[in-house]
Amino acid sequence: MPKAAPSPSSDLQPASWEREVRRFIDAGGNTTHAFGLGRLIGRMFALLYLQPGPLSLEEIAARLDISKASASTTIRQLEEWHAVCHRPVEGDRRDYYEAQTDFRVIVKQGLLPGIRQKLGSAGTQIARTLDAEVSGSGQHSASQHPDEIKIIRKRLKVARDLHAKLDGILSSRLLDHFL
Amino acid sequence: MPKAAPSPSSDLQPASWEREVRRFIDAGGNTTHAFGLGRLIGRMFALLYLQPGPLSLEEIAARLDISKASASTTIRQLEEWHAVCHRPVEGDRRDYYEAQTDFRVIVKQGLLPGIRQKLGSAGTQIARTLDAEVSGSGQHSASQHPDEIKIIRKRLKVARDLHAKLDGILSSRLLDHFL
DNA sequence: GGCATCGTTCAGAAAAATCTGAACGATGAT
DNA sequence: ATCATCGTTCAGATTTTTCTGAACGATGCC
Repeated sequence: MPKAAPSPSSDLQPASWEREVRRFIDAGGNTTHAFGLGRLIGRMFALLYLQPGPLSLEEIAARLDISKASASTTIRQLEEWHAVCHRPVEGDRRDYYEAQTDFRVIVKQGLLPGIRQKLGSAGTQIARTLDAEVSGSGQHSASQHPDEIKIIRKRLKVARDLHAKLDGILSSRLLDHFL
Repeated sequence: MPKAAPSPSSDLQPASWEREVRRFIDAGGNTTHAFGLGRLIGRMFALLYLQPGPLSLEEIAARLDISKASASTTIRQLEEWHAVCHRPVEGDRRDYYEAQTDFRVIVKQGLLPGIRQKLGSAGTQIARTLDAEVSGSGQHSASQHPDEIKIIRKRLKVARDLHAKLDGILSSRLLDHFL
């Protein structure tokens, strides 16, 4: 193999396509980053999504210009999100990965559970605070009138109910309809 | 005023309530942070949400143990999200703020527009890449078969359609039903 | 077995996000 | 007009997050 270029596929037309792919990848990274998921996870998924066939870990790292270490940890995240499939290739010991192209799978098995988990701890704390509020009614500071205590309790209940409703929606199959 | 404690309200019962409020505040911060919104914004909203009356900027800073500068920038963010109301108090030049307790307002005017904006740039890039793909069909690297080009185009279209559908849902009043 | 290559882990480096103190303009009180 | 106080801004410091190179165990090949 006389090829030494970092790009695995030999391109006759350096063209704008490669540049566009790079843009696409970065846009993916910015998107996931905007939602608090880190930039690499989006960049990597974008790369795999535009890749018709599976890619090895090293190729991924080369394409994204990151270390093998980062590629390893990030691909694991993508697997947790069900956004990527591990695809064994015969006669090759290396790990090959392919993008999950059915977004319903990603949403239902990755996104929604992830969101639910994040909301979960919030809900736990709301319940806990509400409990402390109710059981220790006389424990508030002297400056707080009974009216104010009532307001607080009301608000906590509203928060609790909202959380419960949200969690219900996210865990039900209601959203399937829209995807 | 003989009081020197950092806590603005004189509490007769140091009690578990103050501690619980602190927990609540931190949980709020962790939640917003988990969704990529920074920790302070959640802490500050949590504080105001448990506060029956409006708080001045300086009180907020003191309660959260942050500088006035941070309080200023964060409250502005909360305002953009419509999560907080500026409430003028007579005979007091200072700015007082109150939590928006109607979550529907926050979701419709803060959350959803914010999400749409973030998705927007992603959608723009998808369209752009799809355009580059279609118009420059012959520009791909030599290693890519016509089949592969077809796959890529298909995927980009799927992504575009998904984005369009999502954006439609988010901009419609469809979600009102659930809140 | 011996060797080469793969993926993973982790301490430390590099980068990015966040926070702050000081300086400033604005506003109202005296 | 003078002064005190408020909110804002921004360069620099601090903290947090992210990334990497080196070391390692595992796995397949010879």
